[in-house]
Amino acid sequence: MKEKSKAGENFNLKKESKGKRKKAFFAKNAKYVAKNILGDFLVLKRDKHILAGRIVEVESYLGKDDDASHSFSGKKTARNEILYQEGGIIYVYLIYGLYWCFNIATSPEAHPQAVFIRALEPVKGVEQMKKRRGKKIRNLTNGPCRWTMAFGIDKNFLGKKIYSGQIYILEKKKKNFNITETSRIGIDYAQKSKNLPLRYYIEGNEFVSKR
DNA sequence: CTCACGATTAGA
DNA sequence: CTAATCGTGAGA
Repeated sequence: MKEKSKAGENFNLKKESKGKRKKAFFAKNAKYVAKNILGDFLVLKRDKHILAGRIVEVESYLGKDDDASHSFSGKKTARNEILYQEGGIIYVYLIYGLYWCFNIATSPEAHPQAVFIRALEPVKGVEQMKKRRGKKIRNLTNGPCRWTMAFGIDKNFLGKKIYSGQIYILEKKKKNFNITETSRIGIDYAQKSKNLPLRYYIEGNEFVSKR
């Protein structure tokens, strides 16, 4: 099924969604949360503007048994300790000294799993996103650190709740798409888990990140 | 204290 | 293909 782009302003978020994802949803395991937020809308309110994107590509990180995870083998540091808190807490970190990666901690407390949001399809606030990135729509949000740039995500979001008034996820009513599963990107150092099918994306969607 | 390096991107 | 750029974390 070929996905039609909804990028632009002719989009009614409330009409398209069932409502906010609540705290309890994020207490599920990372695979479940990752698959189920595909097609949902990530909404951010800032400076009286609403930015929103449809979640089209995600990865799950499974914690203690996953050598690609920051919390592999129970490793706990100042940076990642937030993963050990209850599900629904936002985990952002700086990569290559340049970009911010955005994750949502999932699972009950002490179970340090996470969902990594890799790409969005812009649906609201496109002009604001362009202001931040100065690119054509096609390249605004089609990568893990591209969409965080477009949305202005940085360390200020570390530890915030994903079911808050400022940033939240709206559940998509009808999920009429196929999900493709592949191995995760950029984790070849993880000998044990690099080939696990923990990356999920909406089949045919043009905003899925490129290799 | 030192220092290697990364769940990436943009550009040649 | 490589440079960019810096907080983090492991080790001395």
